[in-house]
Amino acid sequence: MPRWESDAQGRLERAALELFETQGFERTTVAQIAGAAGLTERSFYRYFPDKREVLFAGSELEAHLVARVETAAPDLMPFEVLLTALGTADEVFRSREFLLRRVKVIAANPALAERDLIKLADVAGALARALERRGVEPGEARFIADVVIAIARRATSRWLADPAATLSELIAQAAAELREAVTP
Amino acid sequence: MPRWESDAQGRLERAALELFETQGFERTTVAQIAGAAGLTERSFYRYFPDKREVLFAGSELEAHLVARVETAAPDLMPFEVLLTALGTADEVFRSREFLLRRVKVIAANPALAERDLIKLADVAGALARALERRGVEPGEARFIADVVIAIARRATSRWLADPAATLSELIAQAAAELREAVTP
DNA sequence: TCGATGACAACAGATGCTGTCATCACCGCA
DNA sequence: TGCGGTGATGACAGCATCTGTTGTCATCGA
Repeated sequence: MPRWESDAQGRLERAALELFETQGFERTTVAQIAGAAGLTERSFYRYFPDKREVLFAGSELEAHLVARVETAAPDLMPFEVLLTALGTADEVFRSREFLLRRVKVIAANPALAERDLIKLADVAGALARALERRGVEPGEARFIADVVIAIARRATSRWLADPAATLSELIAQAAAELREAVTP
Repeated sequence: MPRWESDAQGRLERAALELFETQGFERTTVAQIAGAAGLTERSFYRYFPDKREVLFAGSELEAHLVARVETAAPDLMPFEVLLTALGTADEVFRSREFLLRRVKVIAANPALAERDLIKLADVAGALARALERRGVEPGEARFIADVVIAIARRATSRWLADPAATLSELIAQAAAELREAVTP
């Protein structure tokens, strides 16, 4: 394989997204992805632990959010800490076009939707541990993190459909919606 | 299979739980489960679409909750509807001993944890659709359902650790905790 | 009694994923 | 210029999951 080509991982990710879009996830084999990227099937598994992960490896969202939590003002309430961290999440997103293609592919396949869910749950777990380091009790930390992830889903869903709004606006809007809903 | 024997599906479920406990999920093959239940590997797949599902097939939780939502008083707020439905969820749970064994097996394996998450997400989706039938806008319905599922996780986690408390008490407690957390 | 139905076994095959070893390009260094 | 080390890759073998298909047997209803 020529060395002047860009890195193998990026080629695999692009080839996989392309193939998943045209053929569907299940109908494309790992050998096809690897072949389109100029590698062998075995080499694919050197870059990604399994076939699904090729769509999820690039994100640095978790590290970004955790860093924001760790540098948040000490007197902030846990919920507010996560909310303000979330408001800056668009800093690590790739282009909206890429996100939309990815979302469509994921939504079209149950196995990928599963992986997406567990990735979000991983983020929730990391956020919960970050809260624990601020002194929040573990059970409550996980609870608040789960709720904030729900807010994130609500906000990003609107964000993908409405390019005009900023993510932090939509986060605040979802939080207000939640307060409204839970108030008797 | 003789009629006086218990059904094949139940035998497969029990054999699988047993084997997963002693050998771990990955190290037990479908052929082993089927063999322990007196069936062939091929027959296993007539009862369950895949190996993981043998641990998740029995639950009628979703149908129970949806039924509760559909018979709820029309003037209740969406959040309250789901909360009161959740409070009756213990009516469809099996024995605590069975639940604990199951939880341990699931927690010990990432693939099973994934499936557990997606099952909860399925419940959230069903609850959201039930809310839509009451006139709630789809995006908000899903949002509220996700939040209520977070409440459910918080409550059941406490419930498994504390046999004394009732589930509906713990649900109300988690809801109060949420109101407290989101109030500025 | 006969035909339909359903449960099951048996077999073949595609695919995901892993372990192992050989190979080759490149690197620093003498 | 040549040498050895290192890391990436290819080649190959193998196991397990899951699917499609077919044949057999028991059961059930007309």
